[in-house]
Amino acid sequence: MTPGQPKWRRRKEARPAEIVAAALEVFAGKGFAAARLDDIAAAAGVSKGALYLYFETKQDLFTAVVRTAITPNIAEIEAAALAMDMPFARVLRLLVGRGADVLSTSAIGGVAKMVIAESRNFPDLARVWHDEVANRVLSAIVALVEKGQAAGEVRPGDPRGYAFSIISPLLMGLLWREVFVPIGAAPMNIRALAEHHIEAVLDGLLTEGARA
Amino acid sequence: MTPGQPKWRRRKEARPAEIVAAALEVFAGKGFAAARLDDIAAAAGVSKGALYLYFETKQDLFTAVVRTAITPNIAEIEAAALAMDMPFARVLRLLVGRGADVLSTSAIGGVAKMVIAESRNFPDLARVWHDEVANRVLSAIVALVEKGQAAGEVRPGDPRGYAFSIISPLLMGLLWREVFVPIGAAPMNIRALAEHHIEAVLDGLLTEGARA
DNA sequence: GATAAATAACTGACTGGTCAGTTATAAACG
DNA sequence: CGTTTATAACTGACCAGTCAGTTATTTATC
Repeated sequence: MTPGQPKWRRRKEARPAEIVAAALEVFAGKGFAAARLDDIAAAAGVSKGALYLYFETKQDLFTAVVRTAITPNIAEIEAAALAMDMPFARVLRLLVGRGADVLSTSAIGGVAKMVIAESRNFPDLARVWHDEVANRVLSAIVALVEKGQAAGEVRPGDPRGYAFSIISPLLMGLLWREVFVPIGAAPMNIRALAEHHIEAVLDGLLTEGARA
Repeated sequence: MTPGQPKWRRRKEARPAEIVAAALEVFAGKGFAAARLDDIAAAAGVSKGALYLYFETKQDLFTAVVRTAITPNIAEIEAAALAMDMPFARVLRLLVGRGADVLSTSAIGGVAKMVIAESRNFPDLARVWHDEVANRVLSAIVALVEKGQAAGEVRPGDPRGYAFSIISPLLMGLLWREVFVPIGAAPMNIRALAEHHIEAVLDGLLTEGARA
């Protein structure tokens, strides 16, 4: 037809990232088992065989997707948590706002869904998620709470429990959006939810002396 | 071998419940796609063919599992929420304690995991879960919050947002247990988490006048 | 700087195993 | 002995993973 246009190009550098991006979309949409490698290949604009030039197995590809999706943003928030030299409430508002934005923007929702779903079949993946995401975020908040307690701003009590109280609504909002909004439920404004929640929970966490 | 023992018995009444129970276990453990009908049949003590005497397809069986696992307990909590004629804080403590027990005991965790995972592939199921579980529980808490606001016990603000703040840590605790404890993470005491959380959030939700 | 040879990226048809669903047959029961 | 309940062998579709062949690109040669 058009002899000037080659059927394909050699793009060794760009392929892996493109394949992972395509795989993220398909995996997040249909889940690991229901995702067809042919679909992923088509979405990435390559043949199925090309997938195997860059990834050994379907599980390998899945692992790469998760690792790619999680690493960024975490370290940033983590570092920011303790560096800030402000009152507890102010730091928390800033961090939760930033966290809500990350959750709203990134593909973390779809990836989290997959990890929850496949945790039994992919223990390694669940461990990666635990060590590199869940525990890190939780620990950062725990450290923040402990700092607040040391300063007399936060009431005494298990910091880990408080950390749970702080972040859980954000994650539930995320899951709500992933699961129910496609079904036709009212859309979820995670940012607004986060801001509303943080005010409610702050008045509980702050001691009398730290209240405005 | 033992000619006195029949190879099998006709138990038309008992089979469906047994099959659903077996399916719940296998589905919850491995997810929908990875669950083999042979495994479910073996766990139920029947042949695969027998499954098809009671359920049309694998999806049918999956639907039955979800419907069976969700119905009980919900109505009970729902009714209790508004019937109680006590201060808001007291009702909430009782309800959340009861809810934590239900979450700890029942198989809701495994089912929730499945619904999250397969929401894209089973929109009908996600809708059932939304209408009959998520929204009902949330609405019950919303009604409770509104009642508390009307009585001047709860500070003003979006009741739905507060409901999210109240229940989310319970559900996150549940997911944490489902996903990370099998991986070797520290076990999760949902009851303790719930009690700790409710105190933290109550001091935020209560107006000055309603504080102890 | 044109042409040919060599290399490596990529394709797509194929296969071997798996598994949801079917059916021929048999055992229980009244 | 007729009907219902159950089994177990069977089938056909599906799909992850393979590989022999094709094509873009690079390197060597004149």
